This record gives sequence, structure tokens and C-alpha cells, in this order.
Amino acid sequence: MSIAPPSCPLSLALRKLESYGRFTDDDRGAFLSLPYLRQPTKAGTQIVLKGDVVRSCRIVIAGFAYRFKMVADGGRQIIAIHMAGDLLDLQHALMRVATHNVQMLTPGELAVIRMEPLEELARQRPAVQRALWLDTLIDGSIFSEWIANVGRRNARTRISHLLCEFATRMRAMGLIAANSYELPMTQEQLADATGLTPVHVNRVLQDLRRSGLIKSDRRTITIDDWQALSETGDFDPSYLRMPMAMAA
Amino acid sequence: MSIAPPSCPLSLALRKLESYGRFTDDDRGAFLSLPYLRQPTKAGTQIVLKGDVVRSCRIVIAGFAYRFKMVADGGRQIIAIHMAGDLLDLQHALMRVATHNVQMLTPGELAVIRMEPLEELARQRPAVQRALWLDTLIDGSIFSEWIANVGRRNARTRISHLLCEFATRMRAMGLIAANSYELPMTQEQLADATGLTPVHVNRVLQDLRRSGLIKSDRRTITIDDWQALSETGDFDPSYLRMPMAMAA
DNA sequence: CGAACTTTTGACAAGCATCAACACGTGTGG
DNA sequence: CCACACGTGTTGATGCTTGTCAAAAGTTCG
Repeated sequence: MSIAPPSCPLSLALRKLESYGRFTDDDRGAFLSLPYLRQPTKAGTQIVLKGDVVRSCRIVIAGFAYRFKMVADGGRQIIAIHMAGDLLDLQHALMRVATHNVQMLTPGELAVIRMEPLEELARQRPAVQRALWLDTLIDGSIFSEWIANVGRRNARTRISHLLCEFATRMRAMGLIAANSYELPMTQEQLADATGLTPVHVNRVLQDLRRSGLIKSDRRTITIDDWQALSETGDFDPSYLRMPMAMAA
Repeated sequence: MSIAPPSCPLSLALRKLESYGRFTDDDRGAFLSLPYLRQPTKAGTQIVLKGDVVRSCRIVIAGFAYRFKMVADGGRQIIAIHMAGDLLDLQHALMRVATHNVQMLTPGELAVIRMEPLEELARQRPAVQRALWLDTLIDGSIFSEWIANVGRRNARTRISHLLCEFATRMRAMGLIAANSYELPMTQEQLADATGLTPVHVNRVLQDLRRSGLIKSDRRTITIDDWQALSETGDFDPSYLRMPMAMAA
């Protein structure tokens, strides 16, 4: 289906982009020929700080990254979590100045791509241009679901929703097969993503385990009852806009 | 500065778009020549329902619109508010199927633009293409700020933040001159935007009045102490990405 | 002028936060 | 190799912010 050798670091991102619309072999080849730098990262590495001037965009090759905002009283709100194949900060690169922070959640590796070649590619290849645009739109769609999640759902629902979203995205990217995955977040980070406190997250997780919805052994989350968890989490994946080809 | 006669319904939107990057006179002319239908609307008119197939995009000519999501227990979360000059659902039109609802907040008027001519225009005019993209990115940037707002700020801060954002956007669009405006929302709608209950919104508003930060007479909000309100609201407008030209 | 909506008020309840301490595992340096 | 520090997870007691319920007062509009 794709001319990308599976070993190419950009092929996961390409697979995602071309799922948004038909790519020609030339489109694929041009994308894979983009010059990039491989940047191995440790857990906690700062990628972008609010206020930074950003002239390049990053694609996650391996590991997990997250974006967050700080509020006045020192609180931290995680606004997005990214996994292998995700474009990290096309937004920032297009708007030049960062409005929030980007950081690695786990050890991993990034591909750093300068914007000039990427924008040139977009100009010459409408399919790529459109795919990049759609990718940022889906990012926005996930944002809007998170507003509803932290704004109008209770703790149990919020956390269940996050676990379902995570599993669904991991499956769509082909990073896991079954409903079991390494959740790369501490309970404190889960709290920062759901607008709760670590203590309350802990209690809710215990409750979800007692109810038989999930098992969790260290960082491994196993969703025992997908039906029940997605109902508890009020989870309707349509906002993720996964094409049929990837939902499988 | 612009060849658009001030009376043209699309000129406000054009002014916003061209603030994101240099437009030629041809770009402006082409944009203003887009075929569109004028659609007068009453308050509460449904524009888009979740699940709708959307093939056109709307620009607010007059009045206010909002977007919202429903959650399982019947709760409603407002995720965005739009005013004259805003593009309403470019996201939906590009992705074909709506993931949330769009509705008029007040009586007003929309311009309905079919996507084919708009996409054709974008293909032929990179400056327009880029401006449209940036517009959706700023939409996403506002989303992310709202996540932090409902996720990590207390009621007083949330409401103050919303009032500041609203005033800032209204001023940027040239819809108001001073720090006084008609807030087109009931307290119930304010509650749905901030993730609170109407009763609590009422109490916080009274408190803000007693503290001398705002005055509110019916729907008119007057910000008496901008400095204090923006501090209370933890408001830093950088996420709105207003170009210098419009911040004035 | 009356109906429907919106704002306001009061009493009370609940969900989640806060604080503090302890348990557990892991890596590190003495 | 052990001791220790550190990050993370867990537990309990308590309290605050915000929600819920219900009703009255004020406002808008046909």
C-alpha cells in the first residue's frame, strides 16, 4: 500500500497523513525525502517553551510527548498527548511563536523538520497541504472534546474517557493490538490532563479496578470491559476522525 | 488599506484574514467575489447538528454564534463563541461530518459559502490558503486556552478570563471601542461555557461587581478595572495571536 | 397583561481538594 | 551490597468550592 519501507522513521506519520486523502507515489516519496534531524530525547526533555520562536516542526518517531499550559496559581494543565507518528508542533511552527510548552513524557526520538522544505512541499503538493491542514484540524477536534471532558464530566467519566481515547489512538496508529497498553503517565500527569488532583485520580482508578473495568499493573493498563468503560467514559470516537482504514 | 467597501458583508472577515499575512489586491478581490448566500437568523437557530454532512462554510456577518457539545448526563459544554467576521465552520466543511453543534446565540446574519469555490480560491491563492489555515489554528489555540480555563482555574478566574477574552476579541474586530460591551449570553450560557452552574455564575458575577472589577446592567458588561480583571482572570492574550494591526 | 425566560436568594449536600503521613519500588552512591 | 533518597502510589481525616433544589423577584415580549 505504501512505498515507505517500514523501517523509515517518517513512515508512521506518512501513513497517518495519507489516511486523510489520496496520496500519489510522488507525494509519498517527496514527503519521505524531507530533510530531517533525528533527535533522541530523555523523559522530561523540554521541546518547546512558551514564547519560543519556532522555525521547525517535530514528528514523534518513538515515545510520548505532551503539551501543557501553566496557570497563575502554579497549576499545570496538560492539553494534549502525542505518540509515535504524531506531528508535534505544526501549529507553533506556522505561527512562529509558541503559546504553550511541549515536553517529552517518556524517553523517545523526534524527527526535526525545518519549515522551509515542509512549506515548499505543501505548496507543490496539494494533497500533502490538505493532509497537514486536516491533521491540525483533528488536533483541534481533540482539544474541543477535552474542553467538554474537563468542563462537564465527573472524575470517573473523565478518566475513563481519557483511557478510551488513548487506547483508540494507540490502536489506530498500530502501536498496540489488543486493549492493553503501557500508559506512559504518572497519576500526577493523569491529574494534570483531567483537571483533578493526583489523590483523587488514585481513588478513581482504584474504583475502576474494583468495578472490573480495567486492570492496572504498574504502568500497564488493561481494559477488561471495553463496552462498560466507554459507556462510563461517555466515549464516542467520532471526534478522532479516524478513517475506516485505520479504525481496524 | 483595503479595496473592500466597508458595507460589504465579507469585509470584516477579509480584514481578519489579511491580518495574518500579506494579501494582494487580487487576493482581496477574489475573496470578496466569492459567491455566497445571505442567511438572516433568529436567536437559537440551529446551524449545524452533530453528524450533519457539511458542504459549505459560514461567516458571521452580524450577531453571535456558539458551538457546543452534549455529554451523557445531558450537560452542555460550550466550546467556542463566534462574532461578526469569524469563520464559523471551516473545520466541519473540510472534514465533511460535523462533530459538534453550532447554533446562533443572538439574532444575526450569516454568509453561506459553498466549499468548491472556496477551496478553488485557496488552491489558486497561497496567501488565502495560508490565512484560512492560520484562522483554524487560532481557533485551536483558543480551544487549548479553554481547556486550561475549565480544567485548572477556579470559578472567579474562569469567568473573569472569559470576560477579558470577549472584550479583547470584540475590540480586535472593531466591534467595540471601550471596555464596555453587550455580552450576548445568559448566565446559563456563561455557565455552559465555563463548566459551572448558572447559580454559581450568578454569585461570582455579583462578587466581581462588589469588588469593583465590572459593572453589569442587563446584558451590558463594563470592565471598570481592566488591570484587576485581567489579573483575576489570569488573562494573557498571546494565545489569541492578534497581529499588532488589530490589537489597536 | 400574562407567559416564559432570566436573575436572584437561601438552605443544604456532595464531589473533589487539601494536608499529612506512610508504603513501595528503584536506582544510586557510599 | 547495603543504605538511603527519591519518585510514585496509597490511605485517612477534614474542609472548601461548587452543585442541587426550590422558590421568589425581575425582565422581556408577544
